[in-house]
Amino acid sequence: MDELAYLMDWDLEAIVRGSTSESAPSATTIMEDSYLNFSEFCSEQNEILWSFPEFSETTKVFDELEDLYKPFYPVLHPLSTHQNILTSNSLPIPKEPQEFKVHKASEEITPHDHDQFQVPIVSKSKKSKKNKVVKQVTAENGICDSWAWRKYGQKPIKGSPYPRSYYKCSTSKGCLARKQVERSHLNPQVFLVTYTAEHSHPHLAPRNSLAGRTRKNNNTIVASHQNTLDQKSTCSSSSSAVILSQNTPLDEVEMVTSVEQSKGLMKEEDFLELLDDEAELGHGWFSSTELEELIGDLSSNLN
DNA sequence: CGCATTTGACCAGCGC
DNA sequence: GCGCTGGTCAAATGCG
Repeated sequence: MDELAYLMDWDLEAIVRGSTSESAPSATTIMEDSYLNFSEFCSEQNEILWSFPEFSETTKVFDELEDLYKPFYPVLHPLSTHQNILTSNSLPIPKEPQEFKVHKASEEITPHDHDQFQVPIVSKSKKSKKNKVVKQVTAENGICDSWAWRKYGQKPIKGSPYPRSYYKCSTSKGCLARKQVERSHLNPQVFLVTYTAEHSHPHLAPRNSLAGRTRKNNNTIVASHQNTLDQKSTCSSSSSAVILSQNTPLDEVEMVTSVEQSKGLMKEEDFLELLDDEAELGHGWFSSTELEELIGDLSSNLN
């Protein structure tokens, strides 16, 4: 096992997952396409998970969303393995973000779609001819995925105080996949992510390296949305999993600890203990040098 | 210098 | 036809 998964109440997931490209694979990891994948992975690998009481904060959010979107529900949604895993931690469990797949009858269903609800849409609009997959995600939690996206536009949307951002898949030049991200004006903690068209290339699932990735790209979507969609930028309220892979840079690890500490979610002592365990067990999450440096920094902060 | 983001301009679809 | 709106393009800009 190379990865350590923390369920934390912050969106580093988005950062960690935010950039993947051929030349610049990211650190991640395992949350390739959905919570389901994440939970499956953790289940299979007997991964260590932490969850936090703050998850419960999102419950109300999704209750409201659920009410809002009830008319579009084909069936009541079952619990996923994701929730089962969280339940195992005996902590308050929110409902997971709702995902709505809107697709035409002819649309090919990908393996990742099997756990999503699909509503066939026959649109008269030419603009709506493209197949679309709409996801509801909280904050930046699901804005970033394991594809590489490049922002190419942003437009104010009528009726919404928040602009919509447009992204292209940057993994492959010929790829027509598009992604739109907008913040729900009904619930600013919720983002509507619309995927358009299919990727014309295999999905790359980088795991072990951040080498070559620029910091800008690494943070781009999160920063972009915090700056443009939420002018008061918070690292707020959504539940998320934080994945630190073998080569996760120290500054990102430090970001985790500082944020978690500031939110009272994980004390540095706890993280230090975790790293000590890592040093003993030699999971390979970090190099020995990185571990020494990180442990030293945390220790000095504690003193 | 290369790459990503920003942002104004442009284009197409739609309703009146 | 005209205006509104959403979606895309591309030059300018910024960052590492």
